[in-house]
Amino acid sequence: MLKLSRLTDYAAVVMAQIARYPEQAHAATELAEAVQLPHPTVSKTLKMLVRAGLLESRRGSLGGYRLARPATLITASDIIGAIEGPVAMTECSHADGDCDLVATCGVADNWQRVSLAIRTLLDSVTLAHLAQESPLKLPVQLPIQSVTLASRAEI
Amino acid sequence: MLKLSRLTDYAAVVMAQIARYPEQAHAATELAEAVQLPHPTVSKTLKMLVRAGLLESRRGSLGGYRLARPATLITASDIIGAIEGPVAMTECSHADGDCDLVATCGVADNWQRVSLAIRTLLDSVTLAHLAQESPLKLPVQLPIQSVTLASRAEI
DNA sequence: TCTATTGAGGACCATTTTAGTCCCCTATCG
DNA sequence: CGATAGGGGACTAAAATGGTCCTCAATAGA
Ligand code: SF4
Ligand code: SF4
Repeated sequence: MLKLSRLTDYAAVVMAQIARYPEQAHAATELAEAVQLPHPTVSKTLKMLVRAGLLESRRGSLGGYRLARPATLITASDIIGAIEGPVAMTECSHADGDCDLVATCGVADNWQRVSLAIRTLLDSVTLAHLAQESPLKLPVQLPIQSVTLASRAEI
Repeated sequence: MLKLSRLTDYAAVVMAQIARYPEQAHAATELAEAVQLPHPTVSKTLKMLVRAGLLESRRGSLGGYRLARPATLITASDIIGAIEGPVAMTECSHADGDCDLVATCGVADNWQRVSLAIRTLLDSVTLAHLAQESPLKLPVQLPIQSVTLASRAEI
């Protein structure tokens, strides 16, 4: 399905929630309630987001979480990367990807391009976009510039 | 990581292999050898691809697999869909998606759009593209048309 | 200073998904 | 007929995922 993990989804939801009131600090408990998710789980994702540098935290009373930078500078890639690691469709399309087949499978190169395209797409979607309530605005619109295949006939 | 399952990757590799010699039938054993993967595994993915209507099979001696339609008409989405089900980033972005949070999480709508964008992107990549040996051709190029945010300042 | 609050870190377990194997049946060709 | 393919599906092992919990550290304010 090429699906986000559930935690990643939670992360996005929580980030969006914070993004809607960027000024104030949000306690984990408060967020968990707002989003209707169990507190420990929310807490876990928050910690991950902090470690990835997307959130800043403050302990103690009056503490909580807030965005590390403006919502317009946080991308979907960032959020996904924070939870599941850098976006990459295949083993071979990220840094320490080591697939035995690189030599024989003729598709590595092209998958990497597709992967890159998706990454770019996700880079262009910011938290501000995601958090936006107003639904009907077609945030991301293709067309993707189509490909010119040299020898389509031959294949 | 937003990664393809390994089987999906295999499927792509195998499909590409077939696509390079579309005329002849390919036995599972032959393919397994060409791709350097265990036979049972390859066989499994082949069966899935048949069930999804991307390959046609013929039993008996001289049997084997061949493409059900030209490589230019088989998309990456098709292949992914055949193995892991339809492309959808979040629970809510495919048909029988039932997520309890739809009401409270303010991001469902926007994720669905992103999901759609990716699906469209993958629809535009054909097996012919993937199978192509020649590497350096930037098969898919963004730009994606960027978004106009109504009230960026306010967020 | 003391205490209540709130996050950090990490161990831990249950469940699900994924990957891979195997066996037995059916179709086709010669 | 018999040799060569694929079809279906059960089954297992291993890994990823989701979720919980407990203890420690920082901060604010009485
Ligand atoms: S594309 Fe080829 S090399 Fe890259 S991961 Fe898949 S099989 Fe390995
Ligand atoms: S986006 Fe909102 S509704 Fe869609 S799956 Fe994630 S949480 Fe559920």
